[in-house]
Amino acid sequence: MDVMESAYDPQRVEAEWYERWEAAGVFRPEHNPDGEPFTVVIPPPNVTGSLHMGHALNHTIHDVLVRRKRMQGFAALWLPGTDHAGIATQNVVERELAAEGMTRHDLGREEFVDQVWEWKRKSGGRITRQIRRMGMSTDWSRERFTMDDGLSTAVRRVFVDLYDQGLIYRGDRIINWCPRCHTALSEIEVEHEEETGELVHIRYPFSDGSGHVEVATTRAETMLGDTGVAVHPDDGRYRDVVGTTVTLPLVGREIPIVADDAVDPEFGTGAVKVTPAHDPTDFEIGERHDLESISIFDESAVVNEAGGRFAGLDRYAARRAVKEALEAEGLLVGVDEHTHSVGHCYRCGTVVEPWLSLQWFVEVQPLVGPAIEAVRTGDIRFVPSRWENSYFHWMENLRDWTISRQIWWGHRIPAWYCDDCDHVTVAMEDPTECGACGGGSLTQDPDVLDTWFSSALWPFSTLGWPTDTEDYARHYPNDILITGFDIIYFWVARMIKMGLHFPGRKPFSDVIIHGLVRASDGQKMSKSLGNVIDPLDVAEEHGADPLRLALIQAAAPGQDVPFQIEWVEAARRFGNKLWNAVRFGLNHVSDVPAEGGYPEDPGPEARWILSRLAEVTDEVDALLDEYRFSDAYGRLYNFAWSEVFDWYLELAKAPIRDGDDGAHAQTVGVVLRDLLKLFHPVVPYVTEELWSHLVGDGLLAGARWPEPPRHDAPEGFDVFRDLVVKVRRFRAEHGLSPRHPLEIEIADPDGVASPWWSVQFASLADVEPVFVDAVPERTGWTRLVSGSVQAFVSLEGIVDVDAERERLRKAIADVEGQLAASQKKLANESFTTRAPAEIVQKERDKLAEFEARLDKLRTQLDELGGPGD
RNA sequence: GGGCGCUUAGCUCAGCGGGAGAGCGCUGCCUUCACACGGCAGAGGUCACUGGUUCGAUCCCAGUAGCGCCCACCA
Repeated sequence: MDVMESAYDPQRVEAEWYERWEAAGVFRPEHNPDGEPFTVVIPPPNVTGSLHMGHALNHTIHDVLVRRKRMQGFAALWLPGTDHAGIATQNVVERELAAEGMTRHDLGREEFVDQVWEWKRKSGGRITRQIRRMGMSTDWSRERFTMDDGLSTAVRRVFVDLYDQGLIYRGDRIINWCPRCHTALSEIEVEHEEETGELVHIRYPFSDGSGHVEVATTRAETMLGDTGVAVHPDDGRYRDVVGTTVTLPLVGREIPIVADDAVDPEFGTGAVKVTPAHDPTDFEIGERHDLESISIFDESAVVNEAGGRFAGLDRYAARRAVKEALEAEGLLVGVDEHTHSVGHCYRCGTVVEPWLSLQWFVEVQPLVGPAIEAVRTGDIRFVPSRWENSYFHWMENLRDWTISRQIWWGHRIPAWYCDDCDHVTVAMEDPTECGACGGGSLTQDPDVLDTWFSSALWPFSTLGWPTDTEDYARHYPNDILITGFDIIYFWVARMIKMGLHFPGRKPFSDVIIHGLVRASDGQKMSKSLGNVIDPLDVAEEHGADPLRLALIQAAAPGQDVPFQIEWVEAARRFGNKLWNAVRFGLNHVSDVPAEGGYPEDPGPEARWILSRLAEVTDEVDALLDEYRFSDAYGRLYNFAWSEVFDWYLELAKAPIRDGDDGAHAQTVGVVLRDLLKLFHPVVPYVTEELWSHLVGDGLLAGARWPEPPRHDAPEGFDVFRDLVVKVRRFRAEHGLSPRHPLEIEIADPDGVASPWWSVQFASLADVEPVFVDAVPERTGWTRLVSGSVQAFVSLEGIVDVDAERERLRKAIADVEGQLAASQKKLANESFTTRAPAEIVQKERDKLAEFEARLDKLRTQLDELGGPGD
């Protein structure tokens, strides 16, 4: 006999199965060579990263879907990989260099990039090891990295094609610049936060000395780069000064007053200083009025020579100095407190600077239409669908995408400039001569591409595109995409655009959006708050399976999950329960087959649990098909615990022990086996371990999803169960211990509570009932009623009659209340005429039942006699 | 300024047009031969508020309040 420890030990159970699964190749789609493909790609975590709770939730959802599909016979592929995470990774390596007092410039580009690769070789495996530790069924033979040769080819193909199509261009634009990372950022890489700042009012004197105009700014230092003042064209206050000039204080530049619709006459004085090089709106005003753009900052946001005597000060020092200087000249009118939103770099938190510079852009408009259409028509579906609105809104207001980054780690832009004629060559192969003049002196653009450029290609680049590989043919489009709402814009929207434009087909059909895992108090987990819980720590202490089950049960569609360790503890206790249920099973059955094996002729109890198993399997399947994971596994959890363990296993004990086995041992075996299968997608380790004991044939990870046979539930089981509960409650209410002997006679005129159950009744209620035909006429007995069945309990020597009277009065009051409600409802004519017939009938049945029950309870109270009646 | 979400048992959250649910916590009883990481029986909710639709609303609609998130060229 197979020996099992009496307690579930997650650490021990989770030690070895992963290697066995991998060695057996079950995670590869080839495991089901004839199956229909089912494909999902992991949202590639940053190669610098470490697994956090968000990954744990995201990956668990993936694994539940993928493992189930695999068990259903699909050629399931979950493709894993990592993202090179340009800025983030470069920052990590630069920090290491800084610790040695060096910068990347000390190394030079080539050596620095080599060093990042070295770092990646050394540390990049951490997160993939963590994914394995969590039991995720990813196909590691197909692991990809966004800077692999193949993916780099895809990136280059896309860049070259978009360039040739005129959808990638280079130009001077105001972009968001991080003065710490020294690179451009796209719009969505800037995080805006409301901050209390200042609104500085400044006088700009008219050049002819006839007075001044007052402007207001939150960034006084930018006045050093002002090249104009703008007012609204219809603003009567300034009608006469439009076209004249003011003299810029501290600088002395004569700058024009222009009229422009972008000015809000209601704000401040209605006159705005214009700094085209350092504000996007001002840039546009400048373009319209042909104003000069004067950049006053260097790449670190330190004032440059254009700032005259302020040169060398960083932006904040310059702000103070400029204000002081203005004050000294009597041109500072005042400073008000002012709340406005300030942009920060999403990688390092530094306040970003709008900066005029030469960058590469993707013109997104031509890509947007089909991407909107695909979701509009339902070809691509968001779950929950409310995210579609955000998607539409974002797509409809998209501006061109800044794709160049002034860092070294990433896909280098495949553009070469001719040193002789300035012609730009963009090509798949590194050119050796200029496409225009034939000159041999070419310089490659130093910039690399936005990390998200390569992520956008992930659903097809990972499968071999642009080469027409077997994997690409078989697994593109992917079926689903699972991610948090926080990267819908960064990633999902761009994959849809690129997928539709390049492979020419949608990248996936269903986009499943889940919430964020938060701290138990609902706050975001963050290092600065010190409330981060590491999933690996949880896995070490409580097990990966319990963590997975806890996350799945907590994750209602699209809702955030406040993480509570108590859920994990509860999930571990469930594992222990399952463990011991199988241990019980092993005492009585052996050779449980991997499939089938359902008893041909089950008795009523077995038929009951088998009918429930079939029903619950159907419900779980339906819920999982709708991606309602928490509902599905909540349902299954309750079924397993409160029906299989608490009732069926208890019911089966007596007949098995008495040798009057019937089909019980067999049923126990198959029901437990099917539970292992149903639970396997969420808790793969413990179910695999238990499978090895109970079934021992092959791997559960490669087994077939259950399809239990349909049975009609035997009549009267609920009546029987209710009666057992009432007997137990009777004892509890009278302060009797659970096994206190009772003398009971059961009248079952309709034969509902089959005498076959007498053994069960004895076993579960700890009494030996006598079945009687007629309702006995006795005093000193009370009755417990369930449907048409009545159990007469002798009160002799065991019960305080007053207590029993009290119990009955409570029961009567309770039923009277329900009865009254029911009567009222049925007395309402509009209810009986308008409500569906079945609802009305149900109500009538209820009423009849209440009346019968009340009648019996009253009779009983009479039988007890005594005061007050 | 626009949009979205949340408000249900002491706590954290599911549910969602026809008799209020889970986990944890709480009360009482029980070391019964799978499990004390357990069993049995309980207590505990005017389902934020106000209107409306409906035979019927925790669930649909409108509004109010509080909390949270996203978006917006908020000089």
